[in-house]
This record gives sequence, structure tokens and C-alpha cells, in this order.
Amino acid sequence: MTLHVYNTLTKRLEPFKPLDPPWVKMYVCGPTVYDKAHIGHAMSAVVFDVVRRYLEYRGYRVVHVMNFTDVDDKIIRRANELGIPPLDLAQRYIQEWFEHVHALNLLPAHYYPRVSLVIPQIIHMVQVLIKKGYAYVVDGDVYYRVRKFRGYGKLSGRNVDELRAGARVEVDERKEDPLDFALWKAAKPGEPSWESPWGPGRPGWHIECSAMNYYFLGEQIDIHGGGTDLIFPHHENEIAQSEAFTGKIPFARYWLHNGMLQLRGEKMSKSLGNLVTIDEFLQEHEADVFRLIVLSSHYRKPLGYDEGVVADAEKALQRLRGGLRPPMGRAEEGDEAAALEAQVRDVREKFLAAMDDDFNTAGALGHVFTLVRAINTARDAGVGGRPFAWAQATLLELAHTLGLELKEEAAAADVVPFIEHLIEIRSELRKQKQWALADRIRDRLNALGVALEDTPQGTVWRWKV
RNA sequence: GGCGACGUGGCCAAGUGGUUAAGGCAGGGGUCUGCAAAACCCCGAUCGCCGGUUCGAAUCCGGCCGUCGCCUCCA
Repeated sequence: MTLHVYNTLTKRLEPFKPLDPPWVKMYVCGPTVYDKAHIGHAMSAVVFDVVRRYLEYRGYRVVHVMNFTDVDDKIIRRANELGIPPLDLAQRYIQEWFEHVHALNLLPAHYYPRVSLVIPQIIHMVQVLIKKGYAYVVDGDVYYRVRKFRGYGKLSGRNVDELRAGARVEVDERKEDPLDFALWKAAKPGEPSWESPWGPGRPGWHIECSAMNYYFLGEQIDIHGGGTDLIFPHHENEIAQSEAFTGKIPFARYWLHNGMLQLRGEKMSKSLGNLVTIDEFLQEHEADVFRLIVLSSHYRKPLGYDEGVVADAEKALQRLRGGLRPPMGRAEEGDEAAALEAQVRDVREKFLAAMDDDFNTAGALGHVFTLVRAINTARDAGVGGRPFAWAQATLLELAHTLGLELKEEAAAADVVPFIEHLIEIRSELRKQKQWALADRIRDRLNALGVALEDTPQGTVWRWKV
């Protein structure tokens, strides 16, 4: 079985063959850092984190680059409102992003380029594009000559004539063609700017990704990722720039796009004002809960978000963790142990098949739950020892491949002795069959968020979600 | 208006030509338990609608209805 991925460029499932195995060059579009990141950004980050984890699990060595757009209209506007330098504002949110990387258990990218730090490379790329006839200068602006690039529209499935007909953008008369887009914008008063051969100015939005790709990963890359909302025009323009610049086709072999996170049936976005920030989510829930939400549907489909899916994920997480509870017996042989081992093998095989099929995490997760049930059944049957440990190790291994930690929330250490003391007293009461009192302690603790369970091995407790 | 995606049990969600349509959540009934909890077992869908292709379709084709995305900054 080989890994197949859906390629937006060809609109089909293709066997995954990197240019230079085992290396995989992966570039993922990161956020424009002008405000707090929301869970839509987090979804994209988690999706490509899982892609990376699975590739690495399959033996590939991934070089992972994610950019920060720190020079942009919205950043400048926001910074002016706040009366601080634009790059300071950007830096604040970049810092927050790194905190999110940690909190969401994302594998850090190997490089985090930002526009403001690759200006010379961008200028060089624009110069080459001008020299090759793919760009032209107008009053200190530089535009990309879209019609010059054969194949424009191949990613988004549009053709230049349709685009022109549907163009609703205000036409800038200075451009040769309404479709042409800015590679370099002449400085306006009050804006950050850099010196260039065309006068002071700043880069257009699309050129940064082409430049970063080229300077950090080379002429061609294996995987380019981002949200579906970036397909047009951003990624289309990126292809035009990079392929015109290097002359190498294709710029990216596999284009992967994640669907949009939706709140109340609409895309979560700043402009619609229907967003939940990553901080807000993490204040209420664990990172695994969010990841479970993302994993539970296919990454290319829109992901509906509401209190219901969050509550489901909370419970589902508890179930997964339940599979990690210790064995009650120690039988290593017999039908039950053999059945468990067979299940482990079966689940692993199906898990891989699902993930190999364009990262079908929802299907893969279903198999993980099947493993959980197999483990629970075996535990009830008294299986322990090596077969049981192996099953649980497999459960953790597969969960970790998806980026799920499955760690129990650490209890505040200072309350533990009190809880354990109460449990001791209650156990004494139970021995004396003082049920009413014993139940009162249990109910009281339950109300405080501590769940008690009486097992043959004694009473165990855990925090309720 | 153009391009594209999706519509599976109460909710979420896999499955894209052929065994009994995964799995999670919720619900009902059991086992276990002093009672619970957890766990385990059992119960529930013919796959938006209509038509077509086929020995056979949720799965392919066409039409319709509905939802969403892109076409403008956006993960």
C-alpha cells in the first residue's frame, strides 16, 4: 500500500512520490499577523501537522516551512490605529503563534520566514521577473504580466478570459491588463518601506511565498499547503511567479488544501466577525479536544464547529484515554489474549490503509476506537502482561501519529492528599457498610469535579471533564 | 452571473460498484456493582429528490432541490 494524496492541481488522487526521497519539502501558508489567531488558523495548522507526522511515521524526512506575513495593509492599518510600529504589532502576534504551537502540540516548522526579513530576496526575484518579461514597472509599482504566463489558472480551474469577464475589481488604468497583480507597491506616506530599484516601497502579498519557497527550499518543492480560500488568487499567482522565475515546472508537485472551519454555517473569519480565538478555545478545553474535532472529519471538507462537536470530542477523548487504564488481570495466553493480539494487528493495518488514503483521519480514528474496545474487552476478561501492554503501546503509537497526547490532566498537587484521604475514609465506611455516608462523600466529590469508581482493586478517582 | 465542493441513523462522521453501510456522541434494554461509575453485550439508517447505466449503486451518468466555498484581504 502506498500513500495517495489528493492534488488540487490535478484534481485527483495521486501516489505520493517526492522529488528526492526520503526528503519531503513542505511549505504551508501561515497567517497574516495583524490580530489574534482563531481556531480556523489552528485547524489548518493541525491538518498539516498531521500530514507531517504521518509522513515522518512513514519514514520520510520532512523539511517544513511556514511563513508569517508581517508586512500587509491590515497590519499597517491596525498598527496606525494603535499608534505602534507595524512590525511591533506583527511581532506580538508572531510570539503568540509560537505559544499556540506549543499549546496545540504542533511540531515546530524548521523555518519560519517573514516578509520583513526576506526583502532583498524578494527584490531580486522581482528583478528577474522584469528581466524575463513577466513583469513591468509603472510609477514605482511593479506588476506581474498575467497573460504572459501560459498556464495561468491551472490550479484554480479558471481561464484568463473568464476572469476578465467577471472582474469586479476597480480597474487600475495604469495596469496593462486588469488581471495583472502587484509584485511591488510604491510607498505611500506613513507606510513602512524599503529601498528598491523602483524606489521605496514594499512587496505585494503573493511574491513573498515564491521568494521564501525558493530561498528556503529551492526551485521545486513536494507539498504546498494552505486553506482552500488561498487557491485563488494567492496560490495561482505563486505558481505564475515561481515557474516564470525558475523555468521549472511544476513549482510544487502536490497542492493540498484544507476546508474551511465554519461557525453557524459560515466560514469563520474576521470580516464576518464569527470567530473563536485559539486562546478562547484553550481556556475552556484541552488541545487534544480541538485536535479530535479536526481529525474527526476529512481535512478537505468544511468543518462545522459548535458546542455540540466540542462536547462530543470531550467525551470521545475520555473514551480514548479509557483504553490506557491498567489491566485487571495478568493472563498472557488463551483465547482472549490471542483475540486482542489479532485485533491489534488488524487495527494497525486498517489505520495505515486509511491514512494512506489521502490522510483519512476520520476513518483512521474509527479504527483506533475499535482498538480501545478490544483493549477494554480484554481487560474485562483478565488479560494482562505483554499482550495487553503491546495493545496499549499500539494505541499510544497511533494516537501520537495523529498528534493526540492522551495525557490525563495533572491534578493540582496540593489537593491530591485531601482527595485521597477522603477516599480512605470512605473505603473504611464501605467496609462497615455505611452506605449512606460513603455515598455522600462520593456525591460531594463528584459535585466538585472528582469522579470515584469502585473497582475490585480498590477505589480510583479522576477529574471529570 | 462564472467555477467548485458537499447533502449517509437524533447529532457528528467514515465508506465511492457487490459480505450484516465503520466509528464517536446522545437514547433504550441488559451484564457487572451494596448502589453508582467505568467497562462489556444487545437495539436503531437503504444513504436529499427524480430518472438513467448495470446482473447489481449510497458508490457511475443526467436533472432538480438544499447547504457551503472561491471569484476581493483571508488558514
